[in-house]
Amino acid sequence: MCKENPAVEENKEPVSRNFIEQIIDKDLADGVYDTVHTRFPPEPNGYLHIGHAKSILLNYGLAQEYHGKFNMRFDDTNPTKEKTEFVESILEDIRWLGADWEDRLFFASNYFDQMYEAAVKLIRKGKAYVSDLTADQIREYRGTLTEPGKEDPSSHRSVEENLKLFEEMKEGVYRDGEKVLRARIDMSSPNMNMRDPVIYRVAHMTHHNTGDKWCIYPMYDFAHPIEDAIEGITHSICTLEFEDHRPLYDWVVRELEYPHPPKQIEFAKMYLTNVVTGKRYIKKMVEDGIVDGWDDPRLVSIAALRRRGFTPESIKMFVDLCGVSKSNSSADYAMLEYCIREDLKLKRARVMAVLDPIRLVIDNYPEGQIEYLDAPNNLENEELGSRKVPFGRELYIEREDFMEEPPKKYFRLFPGNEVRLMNAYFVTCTGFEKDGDGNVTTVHCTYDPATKSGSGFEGRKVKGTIHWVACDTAVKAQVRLYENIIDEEKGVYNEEDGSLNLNPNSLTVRDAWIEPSLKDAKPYESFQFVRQGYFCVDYKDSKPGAPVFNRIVSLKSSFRLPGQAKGAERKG
RNA sequence: UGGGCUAUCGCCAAGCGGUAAGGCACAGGACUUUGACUCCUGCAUUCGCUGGUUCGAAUCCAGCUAGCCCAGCCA
Repeated sequence: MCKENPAVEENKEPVSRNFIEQIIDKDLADGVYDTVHTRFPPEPNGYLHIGHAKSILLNYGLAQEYHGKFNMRFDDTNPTKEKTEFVESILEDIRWLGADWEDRLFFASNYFDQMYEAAVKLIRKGKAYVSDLTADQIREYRGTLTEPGKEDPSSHRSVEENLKLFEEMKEGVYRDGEKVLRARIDMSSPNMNMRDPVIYRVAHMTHHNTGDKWCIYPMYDFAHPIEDAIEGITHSICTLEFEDHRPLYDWVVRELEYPHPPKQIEFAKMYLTNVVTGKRYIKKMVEDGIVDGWDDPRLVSIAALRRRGFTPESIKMFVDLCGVSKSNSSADYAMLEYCIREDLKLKRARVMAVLDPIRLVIDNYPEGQIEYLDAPNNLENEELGSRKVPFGRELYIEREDFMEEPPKKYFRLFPGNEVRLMNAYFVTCTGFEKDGDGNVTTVHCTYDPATKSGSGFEGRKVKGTIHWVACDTAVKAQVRLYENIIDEEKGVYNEEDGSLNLNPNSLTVRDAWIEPSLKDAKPYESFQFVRQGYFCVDYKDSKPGAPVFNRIVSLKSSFRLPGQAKGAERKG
């Protein structure tokens, strides 16, 4: 079909190819395979996270790139861990990510008959035997990393006896753990996986898919190559920790004599800095009430990223940016932030919201007057159109946009200084009021009608532009500002008790004033709050007419008050 | 002291014997109705270390060192 290197075929710039593409290119060129068929094979025992996204998008991306196929498959060979609820959530996440398995949704458990037959075939070939050893004994007989294992006393049973015993295992004659089927390979192999691995165990348990039909279940190392072979997978991509399993994978495929054996390729898992992906840590945080469930926006499960407002496109951009290799590495969270900013930049309306308000009174603006000003939704993308924003005598502005005694290079409001109110007029600060504690409550100014936005005024320039919301029409909304949940200053782990060093400020809740145009924003809708960041309407806590916003990511900022540490006012 | 794998800029990552791509981050500057964006500029005489082969080595060889994985009837 497609033996040419796609990069050459499509006459693109010679982009560097990752090591998996290089292997595939060679396989195609050598005629080892004439098509590419990949798969994503999760066990339905939990929620997917950003790390899985890399595997999904890698496998799906390869299938697309080589005009091949991508299968979705649940590797459900262990009923003690699997649940149907996870099947649905996993499918939802993969759909959202955009990986399309078309009509190829499979379950390993649907191949149990074939796996049973495969085991029988091994027994007939003298390559598998039923063992009477207990789990503890098997461990003892296996030897250690430095000492070879010992022969299993059951290993020389006749084929007939093994067949009978295995049949009895299937019929439910034995209790859990009483007997197992082992592959006969090499008890003295330096590779532990080859020391007569268990390939079938007894488990009297209801399976989420096959119910009570079976009481014996195949082990991963035996089942996986069979699943791949049955589906015609060419390149079976998995993570690094399975490298030592490859000889066993190849052994199974060889002994079972599949005509077009699949090839296992291992790549390094992706880690992200300052996040938590470990199931037991997340479980504990949920139990301790530190996070609001598995989709808390500070987490990086696919559901959490979706809730926070990340887009599938941004995730795809991120995994592409990270690349594929065999070296264990940890991507900088800043890369993910870059990707979501980049994706949303031209796609979302840029609106005004004041998160930490003080009042601005324009003393020379008529009392009671409301003016509807034109505001373009995105100056860099005219297709997003414009909206009307109400303006009046009293506005809310950010507390940090006014200083009584400004440092050098402070371009915002201070007595005597003129700034632009975005989409409105130039105003000059004339004074301010403080409360009993010395906090500024109100800033006074005058405006110049000639400077109206859109009027073409070019009489003079100002260095600062600030955003605002008119008091009379402003809508109050809860806004949540997130920072990394891990305290990077302290390192990820707490040396003393092995717990995580959590950032106590990972969530800040604010009552903000938003433009009236935002009042009816729908769940998952997202916006740029000018000068603040990108925000997404929370699907869980918003009510019709009362949106709650989650900050997806802040905008970058090079602004710093003297003495202020870099990044002190952004993060996340 | 068994086996497998990995080591190239703060973080990812190309490179495959012909003299260190790119991205993120960062720093400076220009522009600016977001201190954003955009645009310029800078950012590894050096590729874990030590030897060797070669006219020439990040790339080949040898020996070290460091990190990760493996002793589930988990995947």
